[in-house]
Amino acid sequence: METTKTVREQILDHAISLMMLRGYNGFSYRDLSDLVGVKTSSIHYYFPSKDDLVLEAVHAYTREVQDAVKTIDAGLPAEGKLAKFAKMFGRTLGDGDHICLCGMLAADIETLPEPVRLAVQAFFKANEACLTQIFAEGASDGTLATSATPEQAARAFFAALQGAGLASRLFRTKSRLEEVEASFKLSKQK
Amino acid sequence: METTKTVREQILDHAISLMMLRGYNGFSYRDLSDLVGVKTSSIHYYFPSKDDLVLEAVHAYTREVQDAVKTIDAGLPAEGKLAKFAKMFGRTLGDGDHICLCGMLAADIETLPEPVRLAVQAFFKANEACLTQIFAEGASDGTLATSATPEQAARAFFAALQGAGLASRLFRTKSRLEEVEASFKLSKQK
DNA sequence: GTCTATACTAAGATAGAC
DNA sequence: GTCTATCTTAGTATAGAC
Repeated sequence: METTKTVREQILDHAISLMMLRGYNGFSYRDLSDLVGVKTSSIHYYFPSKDDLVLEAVHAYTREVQDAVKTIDAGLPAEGKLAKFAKMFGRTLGDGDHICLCGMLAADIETLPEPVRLAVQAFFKANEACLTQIFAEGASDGTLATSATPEQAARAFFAALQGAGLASRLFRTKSRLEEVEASFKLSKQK
Repeated sequence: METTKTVREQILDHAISLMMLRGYNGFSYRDLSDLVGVKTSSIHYYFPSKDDLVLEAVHAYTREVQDAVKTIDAGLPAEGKLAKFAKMFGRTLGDGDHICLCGMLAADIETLPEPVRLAVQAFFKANEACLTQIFAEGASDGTLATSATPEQAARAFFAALQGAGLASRLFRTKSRLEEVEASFKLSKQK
């Protein structure tokens, strides 16, 4: 029962993976050509320009991540939801040499056109909105820190996850995401 | 009394600035040529390869940042030191369209040679070591959160600063660094 | 929809004159 | 130390045959 992917989907998947690894300016149509097995001119057929390709990549990635976030059990305590969110964020990164696509593109943003900036902003906003709710709950049930507003805490936490992704890969370790989680909880971890 | 900079210094300064803006793969010797006013072949005279250039840039940048960090008043309470550190981190970023050189290179790390990775790791370690001491003090004087160990908190905080730098620029705002600071303090901000 | 062929531009780098 | 000139490769992109 294998659902064979179209060439278009393969291109998009590999483009996302390559950008998570090397960034927008660190991969080429030739790389995609080698991976997918079609000529670069064929890739231009699906995605006329590289800008078109990134934009679609961000949309697809955002959808994917948001679908995963939605599966977080609403019955969990805030602390548990936060842990789940952090774990899922780590899992989308694969073997350890990839970072979040939108974190990467945020680094490359000054070389990208405005529509891409807006799409990456939308990704951040969606995740921060989800986290804001978790921190608001955490303030009520007393499991999460309250020194900042839920909005501030959510943005700081998401920034910390992005930064921890960078550092994890830099040091070739996996532990940095968990440290972030521990730092935003009120009770000491065992 | 103006100390005229050598061509070599100008190249290095502009290289650092360009990388903080567009990343390693987003600038060229031609860009530097235009900015400094010498031909690209002259730049190769000082820095034979682009790898040589980045490596020296990281060293110079690390020295610069560490010198600034050392000026933090030892008499300050931990909370105050943390605020100073965050403020200084923000100030090295300039107008708002630059991010930390080593945060940027951490994003580009998979396209860079091992010596650069080690140098960027050293930058992270030095800053995290400084922050570890601040968080240890903060645990004693009761101004900073203690849900994680000082080492964990330091790494999480530094990651949050890096992530906040990315987000600040993405959204063209400046407030995100302060939110990070607020989230790591125990007492509510006024 | 995929190919060959081909622009065109840019990139990193080197040789050798001045 | 800086230049001109050149090399080589790679990059995005397009035209047109199949």
